[in-house]
Amino acid sequence: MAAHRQFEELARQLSAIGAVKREMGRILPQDCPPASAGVLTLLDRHGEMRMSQLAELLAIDMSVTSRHVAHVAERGWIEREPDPADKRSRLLRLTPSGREVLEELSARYTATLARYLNDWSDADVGHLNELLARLRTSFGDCRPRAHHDSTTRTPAE
Amino acid sequence: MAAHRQFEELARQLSAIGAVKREMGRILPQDCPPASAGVLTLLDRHGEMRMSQLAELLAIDMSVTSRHVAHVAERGWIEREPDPADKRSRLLRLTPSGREVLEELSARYTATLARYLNDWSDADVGHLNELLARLRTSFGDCRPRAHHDSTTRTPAE
DNA sequence: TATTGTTATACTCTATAACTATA
DNA sequence: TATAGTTATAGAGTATAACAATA
Repeated sequence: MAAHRQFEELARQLSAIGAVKREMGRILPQDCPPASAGVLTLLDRHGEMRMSQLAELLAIDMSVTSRHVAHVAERGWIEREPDPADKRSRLLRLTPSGREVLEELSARYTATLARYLNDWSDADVGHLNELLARLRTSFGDCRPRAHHDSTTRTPAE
Repeated sequence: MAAHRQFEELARQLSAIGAVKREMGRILPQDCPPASAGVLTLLDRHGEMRMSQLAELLAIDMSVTSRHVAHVAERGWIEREPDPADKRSRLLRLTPSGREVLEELSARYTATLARYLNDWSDADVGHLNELLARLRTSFGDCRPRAHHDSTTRTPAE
C-alpha cells in the first residue's frame, strides 16, 4: 500500500487535471459539448446499447444521460429505437451523421494531443493510459449511492 | 511521438476520469466544495499569495477564483489583507481555522484513497503522480485564450 | 491607459425527486 | 410492485463582459 504522502499528492493531481480536461473540451466542434462527445465515443466503441447501459459506462445518473442523449439525438447523430424485447427501453445507435462527427472528434483530439505531447513516447502515453484505466477500475462503480451520512457532501460538479 | 491510437485512448481516459474526481468530491466536509478544497490546498503549499497568482495556479479565470476565495473567506478559513505594495491587490492567507479544515481534508482524502487503492504499491501511485504532473506541464498554460476561431467551442464545464 | 479584482450573466454538467409507461 | 426512461428543479463550476479602484 502506498504512503500517506503519495495519496495526498494524488488528490492534488486529480484536482488539477481538470485544466487539461477543459483544454481538450475547448477544441470540440460547435454544438458538440464534451458530454456529447462522450456519448458518441462510447456508442462507437461498444455498439448499440440501452440508456441504462450507457449511463453505467458514463458513470453518471440516467437522468443526466437522458439529456445528453437527447442532445445528440436532436442533431441526428444517433437513433433511438424502441427495444422489441422491452418496450420501456430504447436502443441507441450511431447514424452516419454521427460517425462523421466522430471522425472530426478523432482528428481534433489527436491533433491537439500530438501538439501538446510532442515529446512523449508511445510508451509514456500507453503507461498513463494504463494507470488511468486501473485507477477507474479501482474506484469501481463511482456513481452516487443512496443513504449518505450527514457529515459528507452530495455535490454536483 | 506516440501513436494516433494512444492519443484517442488518452482522450477517452481523460473524459472518464471525471467519475473518480466526483467520487473524491463526495467525501468532502459540509460547506467545503472541491473548489474550496483546492484553494486551501494551494495556499498551504505555496503560502501567502495574491488573487492573480492563485488563479494562475488553479488554471481558471480570476473571476471564478474571486468567487471561490469569497466562499472560503466568508467561512473564516482565509484572510484577505490589502497588499501594501499595490492597493489594488489583496494578499490571501490561511487562518488557523483554515488549517483545521485542511487537516480534515487530508484525513478524508488519504482514507478514501487508501480504501480504493489498497492494492496499489507506493511506486504505482508515485508513477501516476509523475505522469499526471508531466501531463499538466505539457499542456502548459491551459487557461482560456482570447480570439478563438468560430469553429471551436468556448465551453464552461 | 493598463491592471487588479469584483459582480452580473449565461452555459455546461450532475444529482434528487416526481412522473409516465411498461414488466 | 418494480424497473426504464423523462422531465423539473437545484447546485457547483467556469467563461465573458462590464465595472470600480488603483497604478
